Amino acid sequence: MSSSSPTGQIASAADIKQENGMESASEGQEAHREVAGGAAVGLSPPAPAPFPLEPGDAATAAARVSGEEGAVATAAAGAAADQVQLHSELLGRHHHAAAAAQTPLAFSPDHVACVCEALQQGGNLDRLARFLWSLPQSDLLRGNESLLKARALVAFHQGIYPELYSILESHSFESANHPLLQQLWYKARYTEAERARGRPLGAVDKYRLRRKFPLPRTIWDGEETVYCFKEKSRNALKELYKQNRYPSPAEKRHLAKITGLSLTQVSNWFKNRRQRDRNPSETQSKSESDGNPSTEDESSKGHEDLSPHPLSSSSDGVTNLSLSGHMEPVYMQQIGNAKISLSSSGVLLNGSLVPASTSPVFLNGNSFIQGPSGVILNGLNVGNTQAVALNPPKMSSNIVSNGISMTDILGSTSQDVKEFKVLQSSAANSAATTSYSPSVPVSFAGLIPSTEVKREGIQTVASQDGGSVVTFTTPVQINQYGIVQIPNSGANSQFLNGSIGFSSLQLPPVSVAASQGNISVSSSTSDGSTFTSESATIQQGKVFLSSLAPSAVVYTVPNSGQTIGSVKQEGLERSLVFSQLMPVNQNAQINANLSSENISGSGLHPLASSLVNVSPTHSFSLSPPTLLNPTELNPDIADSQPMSAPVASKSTVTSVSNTNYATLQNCSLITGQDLMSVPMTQAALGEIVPTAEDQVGHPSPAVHEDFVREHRLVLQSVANMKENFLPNSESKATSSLMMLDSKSKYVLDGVVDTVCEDLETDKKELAKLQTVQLDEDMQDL
DNA sequence: CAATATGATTGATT
DNA sequence: AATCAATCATATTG
Repeated sequence: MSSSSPTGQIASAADIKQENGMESASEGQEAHREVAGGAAVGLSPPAPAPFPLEPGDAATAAARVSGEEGAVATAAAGAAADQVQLHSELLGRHHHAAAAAQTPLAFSPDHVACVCEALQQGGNLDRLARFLWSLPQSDLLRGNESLLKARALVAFHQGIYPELYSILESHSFESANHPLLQQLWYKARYTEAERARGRPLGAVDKYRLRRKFPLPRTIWDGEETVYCFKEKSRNALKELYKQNRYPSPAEKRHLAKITGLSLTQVSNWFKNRRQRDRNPSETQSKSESDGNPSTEDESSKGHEDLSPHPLSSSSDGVTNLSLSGHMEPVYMQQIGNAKISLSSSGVLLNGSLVPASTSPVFLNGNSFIQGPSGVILNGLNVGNTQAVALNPPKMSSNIVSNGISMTDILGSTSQDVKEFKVLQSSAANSAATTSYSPSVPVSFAGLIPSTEVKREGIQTVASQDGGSVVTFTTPVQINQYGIVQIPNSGANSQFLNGSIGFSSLQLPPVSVAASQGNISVSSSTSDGSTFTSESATIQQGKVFLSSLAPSAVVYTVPNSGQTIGSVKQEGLERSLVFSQLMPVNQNAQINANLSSENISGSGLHPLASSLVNVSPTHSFSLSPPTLLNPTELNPDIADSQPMSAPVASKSTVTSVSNTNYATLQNCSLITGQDLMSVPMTQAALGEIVPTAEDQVGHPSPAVHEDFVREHRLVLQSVANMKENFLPNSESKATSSLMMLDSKSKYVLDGVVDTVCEDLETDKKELAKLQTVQLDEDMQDL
């Protein structure tokens, strides 16, 4: 879908290339299309309508109203006038009562919007202007987005810039319209400056103007774009590059999807990067990989190497693998016994590092979702906090988790960062922390590479439970990634989770030694940091690993065939496995308790308490807000505590994403037991104990009866989202959304109050998801 | 304006 | 078809 090639874009924009060049692209890929469609500017002729205009279409369009330019647009081109008429007719038949009542002459808002869209797309600005003229005040005032957009276009067309600016600043537009409106904004500025100066502007002049007149947040999600690519896309690319310089086509596609870039762009990026890495000599100042290209090549094989890397990732590639000379500023913070360092893009989970960034990944049935800016795991939230907003409109979102939230803020601003900074804060800290990159919304990078970790010898041994014990000699495999993307708006959306059951992931190779039924996994340390080891419990063939770290996580490794969706090991690249989502969160909570008690020493503790628990309401959760700072948990202390806390069964989390894109609501992702083939409930489960001891390899008993059963994630975009935000399948802009959609259907689905769902629903959703996913995977293959 | 960074393009090679 | 090296042209920075 997102295949539009840059070439094509350029071609269409050929005429303006001279002046626009990359610039046009700078707004983001999406921009191109919009521009190309160019109704606005009238640069290029409208594409032929793919489908004839029919009453049905009109109706449909009307129904969809705002948001969807694509369809309407196309249809409209030549037939704007007809369409208008058509609309008139339609109005006659069914218009909304309200509208009709008030202003007989008026079109219903939907129709007006539709007509506006049609005219806009058709590039028929004069007509659009006249149409607007004809509308009664009441309609004009209605604040309909399409109408506003139309007005903006007209204002631009007529050179009434002040009005244009006013319109753009006065209403928070949907992200889908941002590219177009951004173009208007800048073009208007350029034009004004040009007139004032009497001669055409140069690139630098334009650049200055852009700096001088930053886009209002009403038409910009805050995502920084540098050299045409959004930061997050760039980060995603870098991430993958670190893992593999030569991504497979599938990986590229995946990346393209994630980043919203075209395949060609992705390929070009890699190509350029490799080239520049190779010969630093030329203008290249720095090499991304310090010259150790070779290491990469083998991405396939040793992941060991790679795993560490992620941490060191730096933005511009600086630090490649080895920390070597640079000390890049990776800041690590110690949490509990583990040190976690987050790189801008890398995320740590359970002590494991996850390189990826942008997209959430599901591993072994566990999912971790990463938002644009944040990741949430096991109650552990790791995220970048969003940056603070520059603009007022932006909302600051906070991350709240029941568990620990780690906020990581990166300033991934492109530049300086060669060093990126990672800040990590435990939740407690985080509160304060967030301030970091103001302007930059958080970028998420993105991808999860397909690193394939292979699961190599796994042995199963019978355990007392009858379960089998699994031993991983080597790295545990992580399968691929799944992707959920949360489009985000931008910037900052956060997540939430209380206890969403995202369970953990483990990235780094982990070795597990089995011991009586319990396995302790020690993760190999990644980079210099040591992670916490994790404990695993195996039940019925499944292994649950719980990380000790802050919040313990349990996860399953699908060995047994039973799992619903088995994880794929190698085949599909994108396979997601939802199969087992086990939500196990409690640990986190439990820990909390422990922590509180135990932690005496840790100073952080107090802070932690301050954290908020997201779902107070339902909370079954333990009374105290269970937040732990990783730090708090001291291994020592921890061990003895048995945990038994029933965990909250439902956690509702709400996050607000500010801007735009979509509203994700109700994601019922994980349901507990049902979903998993693996019974969470298994008696055995009770045992998962995240205590420190486990790490050591001692089994410690704890019983959790209730796991979280429902996890709902609700993301609401602050802005009003429309359900249709998934409009054109074509536009790149959308692509991301689309992706979202497909990949994480569940996410989008309904908007429901989180609270009230049943497990059943969840199950269904999941099922759906799985299905979808599989299909997609198949396709990819 | 100079220097540098970066995406894209081109032509040759494998 | 993918990669590479060279080269453009713009973007961004100082």
